[in-house]
Amino acid sequence: MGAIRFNIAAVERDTGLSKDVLRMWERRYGFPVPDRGANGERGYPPDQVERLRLIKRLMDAGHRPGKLMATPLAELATLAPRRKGIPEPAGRPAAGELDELLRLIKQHDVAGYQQAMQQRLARQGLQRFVQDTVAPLTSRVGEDWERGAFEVFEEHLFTELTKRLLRQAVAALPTGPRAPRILLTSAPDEPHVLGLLMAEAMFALEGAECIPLGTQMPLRDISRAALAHRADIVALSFSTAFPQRQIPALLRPLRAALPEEVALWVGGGGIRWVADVPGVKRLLTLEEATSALLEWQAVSR
Amino acid sequence: MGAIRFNIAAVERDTGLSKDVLRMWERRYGFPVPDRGANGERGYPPDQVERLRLIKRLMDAGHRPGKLMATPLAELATLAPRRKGIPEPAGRPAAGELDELLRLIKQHDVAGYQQAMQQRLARQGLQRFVQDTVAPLTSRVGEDWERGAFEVFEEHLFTELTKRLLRQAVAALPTGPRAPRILLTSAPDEPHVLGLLMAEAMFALEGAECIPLGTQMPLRDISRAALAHRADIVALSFSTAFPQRQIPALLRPLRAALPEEVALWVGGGGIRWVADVPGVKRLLTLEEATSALLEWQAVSR
DNA sequence: GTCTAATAATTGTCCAGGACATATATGGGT
DNA sequence: ACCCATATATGTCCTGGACAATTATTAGAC
Repeated sequence: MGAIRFNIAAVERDTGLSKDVLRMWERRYGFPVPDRGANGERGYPPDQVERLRLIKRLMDAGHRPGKLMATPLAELATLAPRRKGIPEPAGRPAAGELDELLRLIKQHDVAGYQQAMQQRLARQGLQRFVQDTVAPLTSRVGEDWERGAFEVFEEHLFTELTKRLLRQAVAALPTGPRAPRILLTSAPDEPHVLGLLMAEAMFALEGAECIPLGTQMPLRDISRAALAHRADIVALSFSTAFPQRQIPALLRPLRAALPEEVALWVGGGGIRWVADVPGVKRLLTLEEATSALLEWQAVSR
Repeated sequence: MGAIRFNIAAVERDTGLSKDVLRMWERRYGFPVPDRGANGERGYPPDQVERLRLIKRLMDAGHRPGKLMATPLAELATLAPRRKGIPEPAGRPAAGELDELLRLIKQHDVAGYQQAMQQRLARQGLQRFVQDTVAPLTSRVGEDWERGAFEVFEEHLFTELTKRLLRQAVAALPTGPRAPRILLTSAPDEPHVLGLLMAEAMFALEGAECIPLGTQMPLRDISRAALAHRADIVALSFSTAFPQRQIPALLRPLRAALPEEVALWVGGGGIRWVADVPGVKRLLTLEEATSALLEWQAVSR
């Protein structure tokens, strides 16, 4: 019986649940109950890891662990998102067109997806493409992901291909010294980059000079980078997956470390229900981001 | 005295040292010694965090923690890499040209760097550009990084701008159904993407169909993706920063999970001193990657 | 002297069980 | 229906111990 077992570190990696949480759940709820290795180390069987992934997904969708642990497996699979839904933008494009794009991803049709998106980009222009195609598509992928309708690798493929399209489109815009200078990055535990790229596209379209620093920048380096690049604005993106309660605690010291004259803007799905932080501008939508930029340009003229 | 303090989770994020390690070092070596908050929680002052970052960097360069803890701060700053150096490729291009590119990054000259790289790409063609410019440049950045000659945000800027250049160049290549189908990704704890992009460029140049899945793919999803995309080859990249001892333990189950007829290729600086794993092809250089591909195409014809 | 193998030191990861802060739910009053 | 106070649920941190894995050192063989 060469039964495969995962140690607690591997489970932490695969599920995103910390070692502390895994041990605590075992203590409190009696699940998971891993085997024990020679030395009392936990060894998780694959089916428990699978179930933990499912539970994690449902928790991200708003369910509470206590209930989930007590729910039989068969029922778990049927649960729907419980979080207060994101208010749907009114003038959303026909969902049918998005479905077609999603279908291409789920069929793993790389060339077909790229071609369909290129066509939309050409037809809509970059601004409408970002607002009416990429943004709602990303939301849909996020929702489907929460419902378990996407495999990990399908979500990765979507992200990778969409990233490439956006980067390519942004690269085609005129460059050169312009105003304001906007430094774009994300917090240390935030690896998601699509929101950042959408913001970059919108800012670049309005004539800002964007300095893309990728994701996961330590806080101290964000302020150093702002100085080094003489940035006017630092823009951070938080995805819905980011632990929201940590955001204010993270923004306050950052705001304090930045020179007063450097603006700090934050956006992304993760900030929707986060309290305001003094000196930090929350941008709930891409439209808001654009108008904030126009305002900046008007004031500083 | 509103002295800033970091909790242990923040220090883990910022330094990459696990909570367990931070507590263990405190117990064993007497450093770091954080203050304690109201409830006995550790609160690390900024200078200790700074020192921990330095120590981490020196450890990645081959130093042992026991010595480092006992070394006075002034001396720490002077330590050089201790690891056995990477054997220099013989026909390396004039270092002077690379220095010029590095200088542009260190001056935070976004436009200048992009322009210089674009010129080199146009002059050398994609294949030579990757082999003679991007690859040695990445190595140089890695070395300078270990020496502490780069800020975090400078390294991020380099990575981001270089990624964009490569992606753009790859996108310009002809596409369509070709052979073999190569799935490109990296292991769960490996976020570095440049090596993967260089490999993609080389493979695409020789007529392979590349399916880029981004980085950090859970193992079970790698094999699922290989099936879904009917891949002929799965290519993984490991950077030098990846804990090398974990690599064989990671490759063996992956190899077992993949269908026999799907090849598994690994490359990147991280595999240089890793033992061979049966059924896994190690590609130590980009040239080797190209010839492996040509061989595959010859055999399968 | 140089190589190899055995031994010792070093270092990271895991464990148990307890304490506490904070987030979320629940009930009562208006 | 709304708001506040209390209770419950949940995650993070703590201490101190054990052990496995890696790396260095020593002893012996050639």
